[in-house]
Amino acid sequence: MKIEEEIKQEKFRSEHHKLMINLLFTSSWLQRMQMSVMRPYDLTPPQYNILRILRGSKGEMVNLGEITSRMIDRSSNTSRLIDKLVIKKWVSRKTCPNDRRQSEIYITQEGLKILEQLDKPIDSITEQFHFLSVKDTKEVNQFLDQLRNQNLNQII
Amino acid sequence: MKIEEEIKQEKFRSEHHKLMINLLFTSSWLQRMQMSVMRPYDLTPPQYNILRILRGSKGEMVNLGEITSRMIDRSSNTSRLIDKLVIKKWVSRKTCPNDRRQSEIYITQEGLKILEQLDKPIDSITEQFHFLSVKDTKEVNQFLDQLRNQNLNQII
DNA sequence: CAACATTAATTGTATGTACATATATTTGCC
DNA sequence: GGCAAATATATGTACATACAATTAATGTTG
Repeated sequence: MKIEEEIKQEKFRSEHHKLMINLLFTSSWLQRMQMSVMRPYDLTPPQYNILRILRGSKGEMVNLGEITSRMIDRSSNTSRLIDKLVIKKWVSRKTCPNDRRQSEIYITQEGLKILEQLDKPIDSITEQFHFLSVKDTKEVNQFLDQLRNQNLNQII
Repeated sequence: MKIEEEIKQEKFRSEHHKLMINLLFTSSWLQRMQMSVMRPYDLTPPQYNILRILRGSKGEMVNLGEITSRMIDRSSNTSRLIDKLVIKKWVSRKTCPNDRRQSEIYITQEGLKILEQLDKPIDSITEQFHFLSVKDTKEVNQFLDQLRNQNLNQII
């Protein structure tokens, strides 16, 4: 369904306004897809995001601030998310000996196993994007990057 | 900043995967922009969404299910959102006399006033999209619509 | 018309975000 | 060394979503 039909709105103030709504709507739809895949594994998208960041760090310790700065959702409350992952024993938290303010986090073997199980289902979501050519995909990526940088010129 | 820099990840599994992350990241960024505009008016994006739907209905009564089906975020808990708007006296709720299960909702004069005040700041967010030509905007809209419809072929 | 299914909305509980504040530790400067 | 500023994380509270269960009213069907 086109966005007009999805939210039952025939007219928009402009094509650009429609795009803004469409972005928000589609993102919300994507998140629901992810959730439906993760739910059986007792995992949520932000928790999954943290596990992916830790796996990407190849077993290295990563401090909490570093994780936050790499999250898809910048306003995630990483501290409390880590709490939940620690309870499930998928990550472990240690105070950094060099700087006791920091806590260093790493993914456990169990955490890695959960991630492995999720790789395929998550990939199948990404496959939904494959109808778009690589060239066009790059263009949309570029558009999104540019959009976020418009900000610098207008607000500041 | 490019998405690679934003989340400090140089490599992605594919250009398509990068686009998925970019969509989610940019949408989250957009929502924070909206929030910063709405906050001084004691309004949140989903509450604003409801007010816009009601204004679009030109003073007509709209029942709760109808509002939910038009929301940008489909999983909004409209019932509780309306509660908050009623407390602020920006909308009013009545039981539908023909079908007492339904509740009919309409926007008040005060609600309309708040919306008017927000029109300009919200428009200024939309203006960030203006660097993109109308032709390209249409193409991205089409891409998003297509993306959501891939679903029908793959999952079902 | 009475029993059962369906529908519309509300409510309960867990999870997560938004923003401000608090706590603990380290750093910089005199 | 001692004290203020800066930094890293944690916590309090309000708001919102996710999913299930409940309540109340209406439809349906034997």
